[in-house]
Amino acid sequence: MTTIRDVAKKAGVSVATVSRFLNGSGYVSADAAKAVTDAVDELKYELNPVARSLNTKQSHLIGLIVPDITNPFFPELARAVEDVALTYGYTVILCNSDENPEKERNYLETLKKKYIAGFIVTSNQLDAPHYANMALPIVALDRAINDRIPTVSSNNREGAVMGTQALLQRGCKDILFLRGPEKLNPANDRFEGFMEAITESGVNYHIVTCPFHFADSEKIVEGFLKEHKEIDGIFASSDVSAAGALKAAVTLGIQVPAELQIVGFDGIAMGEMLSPGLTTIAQDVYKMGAIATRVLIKRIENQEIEQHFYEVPVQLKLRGTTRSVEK
Amino acid sequence: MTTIRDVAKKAGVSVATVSRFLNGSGYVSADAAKAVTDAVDELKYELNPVARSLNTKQSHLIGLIVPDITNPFFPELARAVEDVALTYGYTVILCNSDENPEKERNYLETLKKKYIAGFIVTSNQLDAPHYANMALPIVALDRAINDRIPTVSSNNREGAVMGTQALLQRGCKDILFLRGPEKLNPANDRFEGFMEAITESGVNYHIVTCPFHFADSEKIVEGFLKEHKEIDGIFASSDVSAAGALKAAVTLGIQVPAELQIVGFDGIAMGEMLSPGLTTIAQDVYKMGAIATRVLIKRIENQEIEQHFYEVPVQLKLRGTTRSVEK
DNA sequence: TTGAAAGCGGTACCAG
DNA sequence: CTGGTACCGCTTTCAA
Repeated sequence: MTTIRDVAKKAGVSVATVSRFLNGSGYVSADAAKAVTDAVDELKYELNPVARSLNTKQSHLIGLIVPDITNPFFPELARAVEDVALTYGYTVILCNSDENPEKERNYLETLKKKYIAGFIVTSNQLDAPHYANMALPIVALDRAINDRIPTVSSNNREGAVMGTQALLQRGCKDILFLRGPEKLNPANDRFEGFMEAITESGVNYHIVTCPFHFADSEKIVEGFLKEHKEIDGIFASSDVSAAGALKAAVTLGIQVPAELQIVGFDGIAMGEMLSPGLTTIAQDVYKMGAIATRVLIKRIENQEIEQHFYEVPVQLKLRGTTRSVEK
Repeated sequence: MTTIRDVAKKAGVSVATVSRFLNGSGYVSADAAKAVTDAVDELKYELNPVARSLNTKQSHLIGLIVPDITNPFFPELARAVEDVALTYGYTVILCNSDENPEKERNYLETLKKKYIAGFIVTSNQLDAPHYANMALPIVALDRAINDRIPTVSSNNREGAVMGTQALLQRGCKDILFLRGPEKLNPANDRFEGFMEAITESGVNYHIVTCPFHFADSEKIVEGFLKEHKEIDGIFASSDVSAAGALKAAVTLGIQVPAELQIVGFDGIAMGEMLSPGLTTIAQDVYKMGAIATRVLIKRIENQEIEQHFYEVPVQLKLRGTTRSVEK
């Protein structure tokens, strides 16, 4: 392994000069620069990031903390983070937290020791002390919140309004809203959006809380539909719940979208595989991840960030679980 | 930050002794040990992994190279790797290669500089020189092979036999096999398994190559079924393709499973969300990841590994796209 | 058993 | 502009 000393010797300058040149810090004469460049080339010298880390107490590592990569929302996020990170020369460490504060803290500690540069976090524990007291740059994703931590999320409220209106415009007169877990910010925003739109319309509605879990949602919806034959529209806070609702409808012999229309939320790939295809409010998860990563890297590199709160627009994706608009 | 020197001072011994004690290397008297332990406790000393890395040229980092974490097969794999790695005190770095040799090589190089301990790789480039010449421990996953790299994969051939027989036992007389990409080892093994079972049965069959991609598969199958109304069973090399086939059948008004039975391969979560639920040969992806990680860590820590090739059993999961067995 | 000291490969201060 | 050198925090050799 060739070291900076080898380069210095070959270039006929001191290691200090080589280091300065390599880092663009301090003055280096044109001659010296040339000599160093040549030496680096000839020796195929590559800087040792570990040695550098030890000095600078910095690394080009980014930690990505998600509840569970297995949850269909996160792979695309991870992909975006990794893509952007790579572009800027950063490497990403994947951490599954299971929303467990202990695990989260453990990761933060462990990685801090490795001089990790910053974290992108999806968690509900963001207000917990282990985040508040972190000296490192953090960007929060999706579920957020703390005035000193930049956040990027979808426009959940507006998306919910759009989804509700989609059902309304297509003639639904009795809508079931599948509300997500009360602890999740996005779920609450979606709930608000729904309430806003439905109240304004004066249309009849019901609200049932559903975890973002397929089989559970299926069971809950099946039970509910048996008791409420009048339901002609379901707006689910997640695609997984929507898929559960669709399956429940099929089981009960209810025609979708003729008798019952369904709209989901998320836009995960599975939606198009269902029959009929799932109409949904699609989030631009990739974009969220990309923005979060760029913001984080700016923070790491002490650049100004334009905003503190980024809201990524969502989009109505019409597929087979809804009819065409009534004229 | 408290360093090993602080501990040494407090314990009244030299840093060398502290280091030896902490690493369990070399001799340390009981007295010294006690003093060090106490000092560590009092000072809440924690070893600096970066400084250690610089010396040992080792880290507790594992690289996980996958084509694309967005592909439904990989999140669970990543989850398993991360879980097991955490258990042994390792941290995992996520790398999306897109099956691009350049990207792969780039990761290998970059991470080698960080003194990464080893890699778990899912790739078709495994025979490329950048792997062959790696001095680091590697474990290959799923698609494999090189006699010096341990491999863990599903029992694809046997799974394909099981899947085919499932169709046969349920009365299928004209089966369409959706073959996966020819470059993929698992796809080839599945193909072999199918051929073995179908040949033995003497039942009529067709083979069509399909990428592991939903929309493409749907289109291909739809076209094929239009021309071949006699098909009464489809065995797909992947669940995604099976989902495409199912959707094509629905579009064409073909009753599943009454007129056409379908079996997929993979066992991804999406399968149960379809209507009817997708019968499939489920791989134990989590187990594969867990085994691969344990094997890798053994290699890293210079322990003996029992085998060089691990085959994880698959399992037939009966759901709605197949009927009950005919008596 | 123990400790002094020489690294590991860079960074950065400070004098020249 | 440049170079000598202390130092980042830990490991390891070698002599005592």
